[in-house]
Amino acid sequence: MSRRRRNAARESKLPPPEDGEPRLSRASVGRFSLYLRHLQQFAREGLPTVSSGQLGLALGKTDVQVRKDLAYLGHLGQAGVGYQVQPLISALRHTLGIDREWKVAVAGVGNLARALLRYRGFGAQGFRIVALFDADAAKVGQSVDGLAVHAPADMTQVIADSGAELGIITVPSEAAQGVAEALAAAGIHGLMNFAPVVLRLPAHVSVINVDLAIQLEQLAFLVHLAASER
Amino acid sequence: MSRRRRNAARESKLPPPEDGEPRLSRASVGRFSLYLRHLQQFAREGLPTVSSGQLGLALGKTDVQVRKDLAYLGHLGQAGVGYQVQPLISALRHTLGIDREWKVAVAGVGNLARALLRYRGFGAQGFRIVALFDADAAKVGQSVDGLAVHAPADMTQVIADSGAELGIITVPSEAAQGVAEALAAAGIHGLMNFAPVVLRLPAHVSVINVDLAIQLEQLAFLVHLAASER
DNA sequence: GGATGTGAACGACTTCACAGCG
DNA sequence: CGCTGTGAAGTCGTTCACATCC
Repeated sequence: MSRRRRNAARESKLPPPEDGEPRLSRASVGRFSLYLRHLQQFAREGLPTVSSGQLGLALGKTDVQVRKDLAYLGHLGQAGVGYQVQPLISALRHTLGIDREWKVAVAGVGNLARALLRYRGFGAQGFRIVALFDADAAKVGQSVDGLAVHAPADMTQVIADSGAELGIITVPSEAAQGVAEALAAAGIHGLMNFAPVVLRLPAHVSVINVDLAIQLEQLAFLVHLAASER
Repeated sequence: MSRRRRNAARESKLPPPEDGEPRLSRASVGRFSLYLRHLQQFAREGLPTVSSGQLGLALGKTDVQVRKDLAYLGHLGQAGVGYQVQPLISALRHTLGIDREWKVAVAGVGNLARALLRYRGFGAQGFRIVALFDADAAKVGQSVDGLAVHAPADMTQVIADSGAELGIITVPSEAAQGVAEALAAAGIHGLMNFAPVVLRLPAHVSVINVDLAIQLEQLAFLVHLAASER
């Protein structure tokens, strides 16, 4: 391999080094969603404020880590009191970019797609599935949970009309790369990929891979490890 | 919060520091499954050996990182040649603890469970779903993909008979903690949890959380970030 | 007292640079 | 040469210790 050639994955750079301050880390962002989840729970319970210790306890993180993470959002905490729940929720949603609705297209209408359609968690966070695609002619034209299934050939048109910006790929592995390219070409900016393949796409398309077999393997490893230590 | 009290999550410790050598890192383990996936692909294509550069390229990692990770498995590489695919696959499967069959029970028979049942990726890696549970009396007794749906009350018996060691939770959030405890009490050692809650379980039960809304939020963040940089 | 915010120490992970082998 | 393996350096992330504020 030629020296000094960077063949590593383009990883979407985090924020511009910016002027000089707290520096948003990728690890923190990964926890923001989790904080948000629990804060929403606290809000439902009517708590007006929460301390870094309480939040950390609910999540299995230390109080210091919670404070370090939250520090990025600005000085939202009050010494001796804690953080006000509602402003913190707003700040997190703003930083994550989910203080608005995101429209989502789903390619591949199988059981997984059906499960996603009925999953309340998406809607609760502002995600709305607005378009379905499937290559199976028998499925095209059908309606699933009130949404019409479209043919891949109509993708560009349907995506444009629906305003979808994100895509979820639940097609078989073999078809995933092609479908991903089609979605990208149709103007989708981010893809959640359930197919166990590494997608190759232009740099302006973000991808999150959700490989369930890999997750299960990691679980097996943990159990295997625990067993071998006993 | 009292000083010096460790309220952080119990994270399953990695290997004992061991005698003196390569030290398996959590990050490496997270990539092992990915390596395995691609090696299996290379094997299907009939490649006898593969270099760290090739593997890295296929995965978006650097060649050095691949070598560092693989070094833990022992001296499997041949200088000037690369790694033999089959021995490497065996070593990875052995280290991950998946060089055998793992039996899995699924609690909550909805669309997601159905999708998992039909997902070929599990079987391909040696996972076999052997038991289904659902609290809905209307579903109990039914058969899904040839598997009977059992009542939660029969959990201990059915788990014991089936030999399941891992569990997948696809029940609604409210029910997740209770179901998790029941599965743990029935002898399950590891749980893959799809419900968006943090499960509290005895330390000997490993948990992997798969929160799809969080994943989608992370995707939205990436897209949001990319857009704000343009 | 009870909390936040943060430099500094520490540790984990990645990348560099290069020795060594086939 | 091409490619592996690995100390050393560098970067990123977490934890500690403590100043500070209500």
